[in-house]
Amino acid sequence: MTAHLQRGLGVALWRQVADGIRAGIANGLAGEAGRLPPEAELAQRFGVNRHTVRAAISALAHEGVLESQQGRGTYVRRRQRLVYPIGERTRFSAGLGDQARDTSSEMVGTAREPSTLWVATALGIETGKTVIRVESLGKADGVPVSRSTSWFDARLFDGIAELFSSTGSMTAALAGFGVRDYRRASTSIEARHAEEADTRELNLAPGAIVLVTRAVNCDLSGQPVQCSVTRFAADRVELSVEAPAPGSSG
Amino acid sequence: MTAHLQRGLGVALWRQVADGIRAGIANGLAGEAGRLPPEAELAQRFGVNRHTVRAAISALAHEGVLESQQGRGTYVRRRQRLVYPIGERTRFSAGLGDQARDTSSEMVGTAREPSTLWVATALGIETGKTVIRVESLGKADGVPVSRSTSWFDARLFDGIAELFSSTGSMTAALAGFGVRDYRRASTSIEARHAEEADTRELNLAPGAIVLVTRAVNCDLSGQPVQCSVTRFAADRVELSVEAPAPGSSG
DNA sequence: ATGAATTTGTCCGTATGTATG
DNA sequence: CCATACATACGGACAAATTCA
Repeated sequence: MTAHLQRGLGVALWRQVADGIRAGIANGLAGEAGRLPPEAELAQRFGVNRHTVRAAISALAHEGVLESQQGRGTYVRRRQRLVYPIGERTRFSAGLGDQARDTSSEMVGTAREPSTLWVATALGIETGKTVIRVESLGKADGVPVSRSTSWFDARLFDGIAELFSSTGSMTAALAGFGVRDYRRASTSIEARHAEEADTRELNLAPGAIVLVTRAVNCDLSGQPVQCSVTRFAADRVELSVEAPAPGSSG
Repeated sequence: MTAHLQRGLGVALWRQVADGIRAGIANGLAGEAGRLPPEAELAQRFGVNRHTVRAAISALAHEGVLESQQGRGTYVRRRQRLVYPIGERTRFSAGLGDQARDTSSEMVGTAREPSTLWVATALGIETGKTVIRVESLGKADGVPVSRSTSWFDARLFDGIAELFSSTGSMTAALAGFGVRDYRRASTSIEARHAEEADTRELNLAPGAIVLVTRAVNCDLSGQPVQCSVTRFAADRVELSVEAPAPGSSG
């Protein structure tokens, strides 16, 4: 479990240790009590000086992950990665509902624009036809975990941005347009380093990892109603692909 | 487009620039010819010294993303990611079959060991019962793309390692034990920075990203037959979740 | 073919950040 | 707190390879 740290690859040791502690917490490093091992033990475990561990803990405390108290120890404020399901019936709040006290999905912007090749293909319309773009931010317990960009056919969903903004729910917004249920048709997943926009919008450190999903959602008749690109903070969530019950089509 | 870089975050400027260049390439920074702007221009664009840009380019060249030639310029080595399907009927070679000339899956080790909590839970046996662990390496056109660790109930699949080793196919190996077909029951996906083992086994550069999937495969009756942890080189593959035809269970 | 312009490669020195003990 | 060693970042100057008028 002792991560192999290296000097000279552009990431300071204290930040590698910080990432290691964050990952370790998900694997029970802090135990049931949520209490981190003493700095000296962490220093030995990571093979670095205690000063370096202190710098790492200081950074994590500043991020809100840890909380140090003189004489008592260092305690974890957020436990483990959230598990985000990407099965065919994905709903943001429903999926995270039992893992966080407070989940929210708020709109942070919208626009009408001509569709790009990918969006048009996904929605089954001609390239360049007007689509509605909706930008939203998903939070769990106040911490940003996902940043989505969704597109809708402007001819069919005029006003959906306002509806989503007022309800804070994509399911409710789609229901307002007669879409009673929808399913995820396909999802592609890739991982990359955080760009400047990611560090700003998801509150990430440079060099952090972002999981990117590209999805198409269809109504019950199989007609595409929405496509989206979502960026997740990889250190805060893991994705879970839920399979349907055995015996269905392949 | 000018990313605003910051000092003192524990991430070296040259690494932030490297991430910026990598992101920029995806947005057409290198143009049609795949040629990067001159170092001096990049330096001005990122607001850093040319030496810092050179350090970033050097790192990307070491990763295999870029290639510099004195007097000529710096060029992008265009390699598009392989799409790896993780639907319910995933097969390594079948999934990649049309994207690479030559795909192979070779066994690189095996052992009998007591099952850990996760493996036992996944396979539906008691913790500590003996399981067979099979280590394998997946390649496409000679380049390693995935590194899997699989576990089987030793009571049911004694000798499967030898069968997999000789056939090079997990499907064939399972068929030898009467498993005519199998389906993926669940998959969790997370992303993290490459550890030392990853850089060695998948031939990655330090700081690269690894996609980790944890999966359970069941036979047609729903009985678990195999569980596995697979590490993918995130810069060589993207995962694709294939949905079944609409109308199945949810 | 020659020379100028362009672009990458290498050297110097110096200041600051990081890591150890 | 201190001292020491190494990594990072900057600035300038020049060499080497390529391109093109």
